[in-house]
Order: sequence, then C-alpha cells, then structure tokens
Amino acid sequence: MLKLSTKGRYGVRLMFDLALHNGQGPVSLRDIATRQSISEKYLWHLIPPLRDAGLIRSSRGVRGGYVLAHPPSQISLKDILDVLEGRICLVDCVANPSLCPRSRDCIPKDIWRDVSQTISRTFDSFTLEKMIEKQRSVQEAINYAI
Amino acid sequence: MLKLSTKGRYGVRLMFDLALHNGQGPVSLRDIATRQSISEKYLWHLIPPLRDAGLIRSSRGVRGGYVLAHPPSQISLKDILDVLEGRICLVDCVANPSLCPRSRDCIPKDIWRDVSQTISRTFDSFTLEKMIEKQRSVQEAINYAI
DNA sequence: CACCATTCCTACTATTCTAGTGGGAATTAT
DNA sequence: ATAATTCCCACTAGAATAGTAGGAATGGTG
Repeated sequence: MLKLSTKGRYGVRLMFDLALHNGQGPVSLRDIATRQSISEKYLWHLIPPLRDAGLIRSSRGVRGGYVLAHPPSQISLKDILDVLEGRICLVDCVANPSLCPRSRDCIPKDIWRDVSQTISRTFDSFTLEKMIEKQRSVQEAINYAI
Repeated sequence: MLKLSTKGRYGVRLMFDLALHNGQGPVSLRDIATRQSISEKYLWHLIPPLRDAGLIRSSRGVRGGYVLAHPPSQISLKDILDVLEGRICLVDCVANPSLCPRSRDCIPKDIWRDVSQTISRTFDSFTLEKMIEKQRSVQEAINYAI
C-alpha cells in the first residue's frame, strides 16, 4: 500500500529530535521517548542500525545518550530511511533482475526503476537542517499570533 | 519497506497487456494470465476494482473479456495504483490529521505530505501510451540487432 | 436449444510482516 | 556504591499479503 513503516516514521522523529538538541550534549532515549510520545522500548529497536550506519554516536552510563554523528545539513531523510527501511526499491526485480525471467525486456520494471529513483532523490533533498528551519518558521508564526 | 504490493504490480501489467491489444476486441483473463505468467485466479481479484473505477469494461459469455475504458494516453499509473493500492499517502496522519494530536504543528507530517505528492505526480506522468512507446522502441532495437 | 468459454462471486488458508513487550546484563558519572 | 543509561535477545499478538477452492451466472455459437 506504499506506506512508510513505523520504523521509518519514528526513526525520522528520533533523528529530528536529536537535530533540535544538536550541540547540547548527549540526549537520552528516555527524553526523546517522552517528548515524542513513543515507547522507549520501541525506539530502542531503531538505535543499533542508526549507530552501525554511522548516523548517530552513543555514550553509555549516567548522563549518556545519543548525538548526531554529522551536522544536520549533512543528514537527509534518505540516509535515515535507507538504514531503517532498506534502500527504496518499489519492486525487488529492479535491484535483483535474476528474480524474474522477464526482467530483461520488462517495460514495467523500467518504470518502477525510474520512479524508485525519483522517490529516492526526493527523500535526499530533505535534510534535518531543512526540518529545523521549518520548525523555526512555524514557531515564529505561533509567537507572532500570540 | 515502501514496496509496491503484488496487487499494484500485477494490475499495471494487466492494464499494460490490455493497452497492447487495444482495439482488437475483448481480451480474456486467461490470455492475459498466460502471456503474463500470472495465476488467472489471482488476476481476478484485480478486476472488480478496476471495473468499478471505470478503467476497464467487461463483456461476459463466450468471446467475452476486457477492454480499456479510455485511450491508453488517458490512463496513468496513478489511476491504476489509486484503485488497487489506495491513494498514495506515506503516513495516515497526512490524510487524516485527527489520528494524531501532534499533527497540527508536526514538521515530519508536512514532509510526508510533500513527498507523497511528488510520488503521486511521478506516477501520474507515466501513461499506458508511454509504456507502449517504450515497448515499441525496445522491439525495434531487438529487430535491429537481429 | 444445448454447450461451453468466460465473467463473476464468496470464502478460506498459509505465510510473512509489523508493532510492541519483557527481562535483564553491561557501563559509567557522581 | 548507586543510579541512570546503553545495550541485547527473545517472545507474542495482530494485521496484511499472496494465493487457492469451488462454483454460480451470462451469453455467443453451432
């Protein structure tokens, strides 16, 4: 049905939360869970892949937590979703033509490949930095209204 | 995982097959199933929604079958997928903000909405006509090679 | 009129995927 | 020493997906 899974959605919110607190020291998962209203237990599932992919860094023990491994301008939604949902590929035969004997001259496959690339590029055009900017302009609008 | 479901994939191949035989009278589901190597039983699931949405027309009895309800230039992948997979909407809160108390000022939601629209427009830009043209140019390339 | 290809419908099943929970070990600042 | 925190494995319930079974209704053709 072409839905993003909870993993991807929550993962982006997790990373966005880290981006909003970038430069303020490690952020604990509990804080993120509370702010984002997401079960801490569930959020934990997202950590190992994000860490192993080098998107976040962790420090253990008291006052430990997570920080972005790169500036928000250098982390795109594509980076996050590639890790949590796998690389965008609308149908498997695009990445793995041997799955289907028709793939050699399959027009639909070519289309799925093109659209997959478009989606990928779209996700890549949204960085955490852009999200922060949007957040700020929303805040200003609210303050102005008050 | 952002995959197209079998319903959508097979549905496009079904419609593409109809497009390739457009103007040659009704095409039976059995013929399509044979040519596309898809179970006739499974293909049947796709017919009622496509028919009810006015994308194909059917005739029953001997020599019955299906035809496109519109010229291939006027049927896009979006039309087909909207019917078989539901309208593209990466996360439910985009179409239905009341699902989440945060939705009012949720930046991620705005992003999902924008990307959903981009994907939708991309699908809309591919018509059955375009697919036929691609098919023809592939055929010519093969003939030339021989 | 009888036949048979074909559309059409309901229901069922097996499998995989998704979302979420539980319990507890290892680490480290204070 | 304590407490906060990361870290890990395993489990479960429910939903979605893919596919199958059996047969009723329709209508052109001989």
